[in-house]
Amino acid sequence: MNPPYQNIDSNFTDPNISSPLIISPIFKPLYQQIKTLIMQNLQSNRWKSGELIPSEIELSHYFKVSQGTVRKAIDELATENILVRRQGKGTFVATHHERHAQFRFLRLMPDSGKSQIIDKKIAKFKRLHATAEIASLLGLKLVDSVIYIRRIMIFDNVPTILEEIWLPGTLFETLTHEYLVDYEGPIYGLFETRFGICMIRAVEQVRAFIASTNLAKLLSVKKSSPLLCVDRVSFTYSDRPVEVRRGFYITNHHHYHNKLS
Amino acid sequence: MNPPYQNIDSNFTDPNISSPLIISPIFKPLYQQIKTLIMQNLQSNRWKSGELIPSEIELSHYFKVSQGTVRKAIDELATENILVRRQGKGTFVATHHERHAQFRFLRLMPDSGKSQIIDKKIAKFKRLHATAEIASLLGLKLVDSVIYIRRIMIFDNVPTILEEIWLPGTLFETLTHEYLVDYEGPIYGLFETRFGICMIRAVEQVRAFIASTNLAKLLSVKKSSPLLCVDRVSFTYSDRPVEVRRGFYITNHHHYHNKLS
DNA sequence: AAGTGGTCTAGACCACTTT
DNA sequence: AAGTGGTCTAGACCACTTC
Repeated sequence: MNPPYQNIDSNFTDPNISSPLIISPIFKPLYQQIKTLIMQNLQSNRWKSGELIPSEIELSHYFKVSQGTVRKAIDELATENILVRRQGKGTFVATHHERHAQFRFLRLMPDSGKSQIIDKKIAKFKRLHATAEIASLLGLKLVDSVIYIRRIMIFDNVPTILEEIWLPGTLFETLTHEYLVDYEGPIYGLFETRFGICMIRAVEQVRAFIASTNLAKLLSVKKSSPLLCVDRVSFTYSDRPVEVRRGFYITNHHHYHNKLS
Repeated sequence: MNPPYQNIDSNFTDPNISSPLIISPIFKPLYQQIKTLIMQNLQSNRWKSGELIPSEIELSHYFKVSQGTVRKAIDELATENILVRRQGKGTFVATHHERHAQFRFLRLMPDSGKSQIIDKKIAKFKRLHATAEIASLLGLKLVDSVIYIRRIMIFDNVPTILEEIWLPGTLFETLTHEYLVDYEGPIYGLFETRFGICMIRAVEQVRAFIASTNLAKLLSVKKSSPLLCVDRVSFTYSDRPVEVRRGFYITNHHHYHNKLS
């Protein structure tokens, strides 16, 4: 049986869990259909951040395809940093809890190359109505509620980044100031663990910027110092925007690092 | 025959061309050995930019492995943008001649999103001795000759980038001012076509910068305007550095764009 | 010993391009 | 029709982890 781009007839239901599932896509290679199905299971939080997903063999039985086809789907998701394969153990949903993950999206590196101690200070936490710009970026309406966070990142005891963060209020209903202050580690880890929201990609726009009086005070630099202004929009599955961020970076002893290929 | 990580016994010689070739690596998966072998053929300019490489079947005969193993090697090189597969035609060495390629390494985008007319003006072309810093970055000695280029990039008739470029003199022996002025299209295309040098990756460091009097004049902005200072080192095969570049970007109507994942 | 992902093979057929 | 890459299968064995 080797049909031209048939559709998976999957009413794939994991026998251990009973929850609704999955529509078959149309006329794409099988491995891409399987990729989509796996993504849908991630999106619906059926498989959560850090969890083990079914083995290749199991999935190939569920989907009624060969192991090689499942493998190709997982291979691509692994190179996209959405899944992580571990030989002998299984395939896991990627997480961002580890120290290492601190720098997945943060591109500011010390010129010295040395690692550094990172502190965070929450300067503000508010719920307010979305401005037109934020609403548009987050795909919200003007009346919708937004969480606004302002924080300062301190590298080796030197304030280095001032960051403003906007989040959709409904997605982070239970998020509070205390919650943020108490949490150790990367904030994206918090989003995953407590709110089941996983950022899978982001886009950034970087511009040169002259520090205003107010900004200079907050970052303890002279007025009119040069700063990087870094605007970021982060997306979860299905390209849904779930965070807007603006950072002001001091680049006297750091640089924004980027690999091109 | 399905041995544990044997070595390819390849004395692979393309019957059509007679040139020396190829050392066998040790105890790595076959497909990685093949990846290395292919890279060596690119590095030695046996297969040149834009050219068709042998088909998967041919390569699998040369290397005495299955087509699937060659396929896996090529798959990875294709996702690294080093090779390009074209169904029905074959596999080609990636090029950077097309318009599109103008933006492979240039991350400055107009805020408007519209495409724009790009002009270039060569402001300086000199041969000189490497400074300590440039020599170190390019892996040269202090006595070695370096080409220094200064040019201005003009987007829609507005000067927007001032760029300084340093190249190893010996690699670009025949490069002249006229050569550069006359050449249309991306400079990396010129390097590939005329000098057989292909940049496969680069790293950039971005910092905020205040325009000096001199720089402001060259870019037609006010003194003390904020600029991005973008330092780039580009590498060819085997991680050999072959270009150092410093760009000053005006970000009043443009931004440095970056995708994170 | 059993289960997982990792590598490799051999063969089939599909989709696309060129002759 | 012939040649290329693209998809899919089935099966073997290796390397690693856990029991």
